[in-house]
Amino acid sequence: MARAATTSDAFNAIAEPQRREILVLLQGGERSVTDLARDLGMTQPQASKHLRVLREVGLVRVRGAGKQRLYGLDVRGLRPIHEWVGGFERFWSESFDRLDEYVQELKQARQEGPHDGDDQ
Amino acid sequence: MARAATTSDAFNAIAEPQRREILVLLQGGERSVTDLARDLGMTQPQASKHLRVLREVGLVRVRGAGKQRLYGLDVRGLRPIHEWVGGFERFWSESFDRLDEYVQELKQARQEGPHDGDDQ
DNA sequence: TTGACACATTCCGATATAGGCATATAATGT
DNA sequence: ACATTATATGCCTATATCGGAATGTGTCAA
Repeated sequence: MARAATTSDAFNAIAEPQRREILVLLQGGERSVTDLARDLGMTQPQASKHLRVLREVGLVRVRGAGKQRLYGLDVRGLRPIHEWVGGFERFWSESFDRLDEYVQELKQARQEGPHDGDDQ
Repeated sequence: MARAATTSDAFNAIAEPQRREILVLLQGGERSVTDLARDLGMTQPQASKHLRVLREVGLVRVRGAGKQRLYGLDVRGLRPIHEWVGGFERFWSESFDRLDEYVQELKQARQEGPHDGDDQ
């Protein structure tokens, strides 16, 4: 088998950096395809394809406005990701604590004076 | 071009559901490869490959223990994801935002003393 | 050394991607 | 009807994936 489709999941959809940039830009409000393509330095077909993926996973919605198509955020699709990552929140503080411990150890080592073989 | 490597990014690494399951399981503490494979219903080589990806992006660390290799979480790699998704928090739910605003208004109103027309 | 166990790595095949480019569709104005 | 603008889609190639099976590497014990 190959990798799961980019359209199978919000996780897969946002794995692509340009699609994340699109979503960030859309935080400022609805945008047309050409606008997005220009501001992100990509071609119009690229933007259209990325937007198609984002739409298929429900991260953006479209609205016809004359000959333009305005894309806007539909952030509900990001909730699964936020919830999944949020399940690890309590471990971050632990690693921060460990970072603190490490810093303390460094300070202490510096006070005790340099040893041989301390680097690498 | 093809899709970005799964090892290029934490975003790409966790796009795979089985790798997310591994990380969730590791919340309970260090685990051996065979343990993970058995509990997640995958073969040992599959587990090894997924763990390699997770290790290359810095989401897990290994520790040799006899003939076993114990894998443990290194959640610092998840921070970029949490921060990115967190940037959308205020868009998730208008009702949540309004609830927050409402709470803020309540606090402020309590300090200033009750007025007419503070709601809506 | 041999055997047993835990784990990593390889080769294979099928599949889906992202980019580039051309072209099709759609809506508007004249 | 036609031209113009905005967007979508199709074709192509190179590449990286995941799964499966086999095999390689490493560690311990007798």
